[in-house]
Amino acid sequence: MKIFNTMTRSKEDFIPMEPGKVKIYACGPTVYNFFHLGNARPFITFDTLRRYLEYRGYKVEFCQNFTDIDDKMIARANQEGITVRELADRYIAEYYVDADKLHILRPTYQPRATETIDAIIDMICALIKKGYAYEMEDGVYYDVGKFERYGCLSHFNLDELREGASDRAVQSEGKQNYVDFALWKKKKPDEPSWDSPWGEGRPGWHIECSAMIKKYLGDTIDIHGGGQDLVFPHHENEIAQSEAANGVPFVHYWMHNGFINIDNEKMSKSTGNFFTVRDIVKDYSYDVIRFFVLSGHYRMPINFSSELLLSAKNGLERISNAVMNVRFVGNNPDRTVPIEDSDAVAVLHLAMTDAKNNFIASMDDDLNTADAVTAIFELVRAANTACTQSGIPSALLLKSADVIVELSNVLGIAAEADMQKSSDIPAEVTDLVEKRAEAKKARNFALSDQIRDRVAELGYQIKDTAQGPQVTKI
RNA sequence: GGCGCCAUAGCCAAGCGGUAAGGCAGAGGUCUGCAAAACCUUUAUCCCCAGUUCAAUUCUGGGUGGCGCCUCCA
Repeated sequence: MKIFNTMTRSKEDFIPMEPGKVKIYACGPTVYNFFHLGNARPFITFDTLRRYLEYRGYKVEFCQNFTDIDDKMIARANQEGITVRELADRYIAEYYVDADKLHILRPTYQPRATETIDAIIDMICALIKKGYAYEMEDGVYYDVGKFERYGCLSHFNLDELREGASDRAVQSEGKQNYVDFALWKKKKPDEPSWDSPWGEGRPGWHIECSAMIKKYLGDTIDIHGGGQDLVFPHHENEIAQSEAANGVPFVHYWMHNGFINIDNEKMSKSTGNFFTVRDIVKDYSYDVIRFFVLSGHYRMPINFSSELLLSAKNGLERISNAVMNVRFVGNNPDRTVPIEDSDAVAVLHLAMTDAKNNFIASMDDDLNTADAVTAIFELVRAANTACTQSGIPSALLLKSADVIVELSNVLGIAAEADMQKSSDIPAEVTDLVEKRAEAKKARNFALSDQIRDRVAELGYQIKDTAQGPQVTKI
């Protein structure tokens, strides 16, 4: 597999530290609100990476954090008149509501910042001891000037940063460098705090990820992911912290996803132009959202609009229709005498192996989900075509549906989400379907249409096929 | 000012040194009592100008347009 590494700005062959095992860390949400589509993109992207690596047989350790203490958390909690802890508990629960429905697998580890305080303090101590951090009146800061490689990820250098930023930020008094950042913030009135060698306080944002990675995955990991806006300063700072404290390389491959835009501009909380997943789901399913996100390459920006969501919805339906129809035909073999059509059989066989091979080749190429989806669509057409042909063994037909489902699952897309077993259909509906068949046979179409409307009222749809009526839940 | 990214049909979106996958939407057709689904057919001088090359949408340089990071941000 090839992965585009932000550090080197090139695609590299992925070689895990330990054969067959992969350690991944992805930055998670700050839990002060429902997450929006832009937040969802990395969750979906790196979950897909994880699913794919597992599909290829890797044992994956996946860690994603919850930032449950920071300025925004405190502000929001005050605003709502609840504790930061209560706020965090609420939105972590809400996170799982959305994440589970988006088929984001539960990470191997999903620690909270506030439950990692010990590890954070240990790391800050190590940094002070090694001379990378200094204490001031309001907190402990990282001395960026001491870390030679600072800027290696973002390709910024300190002088340029200062120059560009000079007009919009002020140099904090006493800081060694403009970009020095807080490792520990000393307590202000009415803020949650923890004991530390520097008195009561709370951790800075950047140190949280470094400490969690060390605690749960170790000093060096294979892959670290996040949104492109985290490259600087967050990930740059993580490198500075972890490599200074641990004395070994931190991350082998850095992956960063592009933004989701609205009218070509970044969706973001601070500017207020965003749609929460919870909102979108009023009109489109979670699967549609996931499919929409995966329909482009993860490093490219995606524009958000209801038109595009509708397009994704229709495309996804094409896949689920195919699975449904192929299974229906496979389970209800044509009454006509099967004619052996070795060409058709060979074509379907080939389509199945092609789909798998192309899917894997696409995903191997820096997680090209857009192309991977194409591989699925190509099998969808082949399977649909096979349904119209006679002489294809049912088992093979059903197998082609299985492959569609298998590949969709790797993307976390439920291609058979709305599939139901015939036993799930109420007897009332089954009876009506039979009555309608009789009416049709008697060419009493007025009655048959009436019955179909009635069935629709009960929430089921009838499709007439060569194999008889197909009933599905609407 | 520094560092980057993007520009492919009505919309979305891959790809690639040898004249362009796929999806959505549209049009026509097949099937069907109708409907739905499906199948077939159909839609691109790959932003502009130079250069390299036998050959460029694909590489290089220069434009033009759009976006991002440098401040919390996925």
